[in-house]
Amino acid sequence: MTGKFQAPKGVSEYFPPRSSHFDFVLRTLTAPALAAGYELIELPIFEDTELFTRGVGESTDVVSKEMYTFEDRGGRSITLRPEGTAGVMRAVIEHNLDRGQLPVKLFYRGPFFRAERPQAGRYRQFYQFGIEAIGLNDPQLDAEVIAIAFEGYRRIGLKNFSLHLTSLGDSESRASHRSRLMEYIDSLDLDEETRNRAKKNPLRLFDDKRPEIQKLMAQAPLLLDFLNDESKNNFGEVQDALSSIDIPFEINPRMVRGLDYYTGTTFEFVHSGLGAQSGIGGGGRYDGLMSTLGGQDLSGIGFGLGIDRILLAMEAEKIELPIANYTDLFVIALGEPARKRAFVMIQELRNQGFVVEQSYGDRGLKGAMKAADKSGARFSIVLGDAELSTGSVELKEMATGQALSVTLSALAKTLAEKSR
RNA sequence: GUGGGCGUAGCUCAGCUGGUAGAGCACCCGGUUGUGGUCCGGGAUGUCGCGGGUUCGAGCCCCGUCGCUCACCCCA
Repeated sequence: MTGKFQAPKGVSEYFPPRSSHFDFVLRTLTAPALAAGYELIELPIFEDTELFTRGVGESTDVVSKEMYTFEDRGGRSITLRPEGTAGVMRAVIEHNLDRGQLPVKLFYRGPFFRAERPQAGRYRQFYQFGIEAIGLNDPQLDAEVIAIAFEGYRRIGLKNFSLHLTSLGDSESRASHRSRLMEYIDSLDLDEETRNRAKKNPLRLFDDKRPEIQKLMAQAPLLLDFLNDESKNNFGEVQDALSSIDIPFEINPRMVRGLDYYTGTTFEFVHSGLGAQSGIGGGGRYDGLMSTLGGQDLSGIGFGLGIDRILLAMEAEKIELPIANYTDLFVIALGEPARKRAFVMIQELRNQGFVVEQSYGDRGLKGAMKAADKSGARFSIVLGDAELSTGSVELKEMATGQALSVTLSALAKTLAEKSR
């Protein structure tokens, strides 16, 4: 094995047959977004480093220790994007996409990068599908965004997942809670590292997996209890909207999101069949992000769904794809004259929209038939000297073994009739 | 960054207290000079991750190293 190149550590990559699942997931997630009027935005993989330090937040782990940052030839600091929202905001501001009717509704997909130690469901290059709805603060929009993710998972066939929901409230609510929470945390007997973590973002302690910390935090004041009337009403309306379209959720006041820009409604989809990394998607509202990045003071809401983890979840639930890759016809040509004739015929059939495969080289009829079988083709034909001289072939239905004599000129027409 | 597990055929793995490497699947050929799936017969493939040590002898023991993997922190 030495001397062979290997993919860099911790990257996810997809090749057949799994790559068709990857493609299926992406297509399936896109459909509900399109149905709700979201449009594609395709953005660069790398951005100005400062976009993330300012947008995502310097205190987050993502920015402080997980970014792929390098200097380009002009001496600029460049970072491979660790998440999608900041880049979308940059593009919206830069190209004045928020000048027209609001909200601006966009979706994106592609690779993201974080320099972490890889483990099950966590990669250094991973894939996300995300949407953003910018410029409108309406509980119904929050519910719409969540519904799009939910419907995507549903269409993929996932069942063993749940939606965790909470609200971080507005800045007034957060401020009043934060001082009480800090007071509480100060009274605890904590090691220095944990205390430092709490200083950066006290909410983090709610998420700590160590049982002793869980115990200490059991009595901690919850942000949900500190929401002012406006935030409370807003969150109530989000819940009502979700209930009205039968989307089940559980309120989880201890849920913590990793990025600093979240405000108001936040949510996370968790799958039960994965390892330690069980989140298959999450998102929330962000009030201050746009203005932080130099744009208008607009609110937005969005999500990011982890394609890699969705694939793992599919495998955990043993979900089969509806259709793999369908082949109409497999052509076996014997002898040089037949091969030349077949080559032309195959191109014509493909250009007419049929999925046509063929056997290559001369591997013998038996081997060629085996290849036909494995291709999953519905029909096969053998084209040799005899067929060339009579101008007709046996169109064989692979599943039944039954064959039908068809003239070469009528082949396309017959295939079309059969595949109806 | 910290800790556990594992590196043997294309894949999944077996390999006894150290004795010179195997199975299943996949692949190729044949049984059937031009018709697949089932069945039967045959075949190819390994620097046993890499380097060193112990030994008459190492896939197995020891040391180092690289890689993979799972978990912590954190997250998709």
